[in-house]
Amino acid sequence: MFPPRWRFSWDRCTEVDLFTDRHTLSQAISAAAAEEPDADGSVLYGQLKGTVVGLKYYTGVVNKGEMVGLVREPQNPYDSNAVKVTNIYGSQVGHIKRQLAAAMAYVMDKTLAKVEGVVYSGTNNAFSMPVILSFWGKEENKNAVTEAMVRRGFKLDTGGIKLAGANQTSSNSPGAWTMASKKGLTTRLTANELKNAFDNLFEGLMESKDGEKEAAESVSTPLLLHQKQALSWMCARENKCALPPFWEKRGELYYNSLTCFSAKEIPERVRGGILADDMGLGKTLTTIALILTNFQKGKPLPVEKCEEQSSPRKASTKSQMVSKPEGSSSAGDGAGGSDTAAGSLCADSAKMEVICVDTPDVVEKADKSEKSAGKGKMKATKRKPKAPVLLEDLDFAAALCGSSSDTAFKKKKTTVKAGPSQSVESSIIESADDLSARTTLIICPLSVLSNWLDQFEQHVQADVKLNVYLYYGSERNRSKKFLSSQDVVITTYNVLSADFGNKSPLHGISWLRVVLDEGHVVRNPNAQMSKAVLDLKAQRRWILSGTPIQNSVKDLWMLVAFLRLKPFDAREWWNRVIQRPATQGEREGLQNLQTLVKCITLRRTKSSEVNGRPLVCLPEKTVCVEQVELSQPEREEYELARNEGRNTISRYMAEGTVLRNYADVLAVLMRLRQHCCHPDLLAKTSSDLGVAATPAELREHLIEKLRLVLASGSDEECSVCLDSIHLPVITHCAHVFCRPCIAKVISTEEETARCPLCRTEIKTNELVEFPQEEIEEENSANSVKWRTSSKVQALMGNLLRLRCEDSSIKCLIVSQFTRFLNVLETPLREHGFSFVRLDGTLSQKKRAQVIQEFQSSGADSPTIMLLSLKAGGVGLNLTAASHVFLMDPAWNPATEEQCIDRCHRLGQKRNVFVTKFIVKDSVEENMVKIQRKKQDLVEKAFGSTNTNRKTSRIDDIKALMEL
DNA sequence: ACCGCCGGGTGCC
DNA sequence: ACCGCCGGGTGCC
Repeated sequence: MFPPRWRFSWDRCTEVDLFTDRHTLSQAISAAAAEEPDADGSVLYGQLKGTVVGLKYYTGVVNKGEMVGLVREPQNPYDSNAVKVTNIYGSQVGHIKRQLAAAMAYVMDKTLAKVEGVVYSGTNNAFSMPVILSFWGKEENKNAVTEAMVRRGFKLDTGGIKLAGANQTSSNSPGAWTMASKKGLTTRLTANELKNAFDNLFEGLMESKDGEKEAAESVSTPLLLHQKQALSWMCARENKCALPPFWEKRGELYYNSLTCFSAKEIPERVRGGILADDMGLGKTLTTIALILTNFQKGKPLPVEKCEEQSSPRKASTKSQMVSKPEGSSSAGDGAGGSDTAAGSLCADSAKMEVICVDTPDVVEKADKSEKSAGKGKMKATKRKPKAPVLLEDLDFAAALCGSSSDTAFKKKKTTVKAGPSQSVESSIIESADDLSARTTLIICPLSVLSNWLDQFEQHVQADVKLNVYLYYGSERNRSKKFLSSQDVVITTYNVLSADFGNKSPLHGISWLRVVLDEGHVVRNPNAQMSKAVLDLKAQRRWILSGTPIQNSVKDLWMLVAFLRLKPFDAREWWNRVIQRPATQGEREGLQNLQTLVKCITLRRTKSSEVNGRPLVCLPEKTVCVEQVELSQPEREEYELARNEGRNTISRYMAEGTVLRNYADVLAVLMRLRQHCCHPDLLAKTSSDLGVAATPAELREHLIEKLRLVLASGSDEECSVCLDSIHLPVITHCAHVFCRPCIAKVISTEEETARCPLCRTEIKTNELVEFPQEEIEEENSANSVKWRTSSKVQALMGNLLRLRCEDSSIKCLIVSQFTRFLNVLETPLREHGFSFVRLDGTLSQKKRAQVIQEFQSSGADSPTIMLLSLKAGGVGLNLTAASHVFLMDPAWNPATEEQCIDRCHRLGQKRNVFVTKFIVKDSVEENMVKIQRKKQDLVEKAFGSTNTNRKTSRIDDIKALMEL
């Protein structure tokens, strides 16, 4: 039944596919898959004055000018056409009068229109009140809706409704807007202004946030000025009872100036926000400082100190954290069983005894298990029996109860004194916060896991024992008691969403704080991951992100929803009040968006200044392009492939089926790009993807396509989990997913499962995976006889020259093709370079090891890192390198920038040199041109229609293939 | 609801 | 009186 809509979505997905990075793809999918029609493109069909009846039966109240929700109530026993009227918090106000409800039910049930209501008068009436209804929807449904309403005796007014007694209405309401625009009071922004406004949304947010706060003494790294400011801001956001944006106190009531909603209770304050500092400004350090500095009631996190420094903390933490999964079952269970959530001690001093008695038991068990893991001296062995533990707990209790507790060592006297006062205070506090929450949960992409572990080691005083648990790996300890007794639990988005719905311990805990690192990765609200993230229980929530808005306002909703910014965490209110007005260029909407963002975000860029001085002084960065000429035989091969590809694509052009055959177009371009790097990158078998006649042939073709995708090792991500693909499988419609992901999709979709990308029907037994033998066979084939290529020569020339100039220089060699990295290993070895390699296939453990090895300054440390573009995307700290060689251009220049920023960031001491290799007269050159053109295009095409963006894609392909 | 609607009581002026 | 009119009971969907 969907064809028109799904065809449209398919086009949209695939066209994005090629020319922007994968984040955009997933976004396109999310837009296409979203159940409710996109609010952005809605037009106002007209308005109608209706009546809300039955007020006396419900408790929900509304104010003059307040927006109300209209909810179909098909199960109503009196009228299946019933339409319920609710206020912003979802309390029912009444019903729409019967006849009108019947008409509305028709258009609402057919999703021909979305109806929104605003109440301007009669809010104190006892029985009924008027409501202004606005009908919104897609342009193409306008007539159908208007006619359907007229048939039932309701005429949609398109000129704006005269509202008796509504002279000072809120101007954000659709009705008022219509009136205002008629009078010419509101002018819409031009596409360009709008674009600028979005770009600047996160700029200049430093306003009145310039207090400073010193970190707790358990933080060993001195904070830079801007980090102290961030810490101060974050503490304030966690502790202060400031009203959320748009809320104000009016007499006894709390009033939201945007929706005109008011409530007796104080709206749930948003404790947390978005730290959107540029990469490299130390978001991780600031967050660690926050964890240690701002525990309950603004006191530092009480931590145990180790007196003897006999064992290097590094080793102990490392083993504690990383080895946990292996030896954890016994240690974890033991700890889980006895380590009562520490915070509950405060309210109950009898319980405090329990932990004192129990703790040695923990020590014993943990001790045993860790010894058995053979990791030498462990955290638990250092844990002194009884007395220090008692001290810790007393101190902890003291911290909870607000007595001064600046050091981890406290005299018993102090804590005893805290005893009596605590019972009084706790009874007051308890209602507000769950003081037993101790743990901060950090969720991050796999690629930055090790960075977090490193940073905890690096920035926490060596003698402070911080319980950091890495919730990762199949042996992870799923005990809720154990987890909630930690100071910090770190996990990945994938683990979180894998656990979700599967009696996830992470969702059963009330966290003190949840931190989403690289928070912009969660943006598709329909993805399992997003649901998993939204479902977490926490007192305080933070989003860390270098790029909070990547493409549109739409992304912001996820962030707002995570922060529970009432009432915008409900999609309807977000769409009505923020997203639609903003995307349609209403100044008011944009202003509101700006205000909203401003209230919850701290963002500084590398170029921001504090007190007239730049935040950070980064060494200079020089980027140059080195043109590579192909050798005669390479050129001949290239031209051959190009002509072949041109024929294929011209045929599609002529047929007008380019976008339908995108997989093949992609394949052609991929092959050409591979030619530019090295001939061995090309898949070996049949290069012609003709029409498959037999099932065997089809399978062969699919494997071939899969091979292409995998060989790129680059920008492929699974559009279900939005992470890199594990256990890749290809569908008959030639889309690649993780096997577990697509299997889940197939099993959840009732009746017939459809491909998330193109909505073709898919079946489990039709999924094709890459034959295992072939992977091995190819690997061995590659190493048999090695040959060079022009690009390899160009790189080696540079490397050899550099080594002569200064043998301490370290380089990143970046390619999108992991196979190219394979190829490069041979000449590097030949010339005696010491190198490491980092790509998506590396396990977490190995990854951390590789980075540490590369970053170390030892004389025999590796000087070169082979880095796959994708793996180098976010979070990594590779400041040991000062030279970056980008072996092949990426579709999205931002990806390249991100990669360069791995080394051009805080902590870089040398000037950074970036060399981009581009093959002359090739698809690569055209890609660079398009990269540049795309920048302009984005500006011009902002707000343009899908159709002309599609045309520009086709134009791009023409340009790439020089057609 | 200071309405509309229903249905019973009532019936010249 | 198979009506009109009056006034009480009543009331979302």
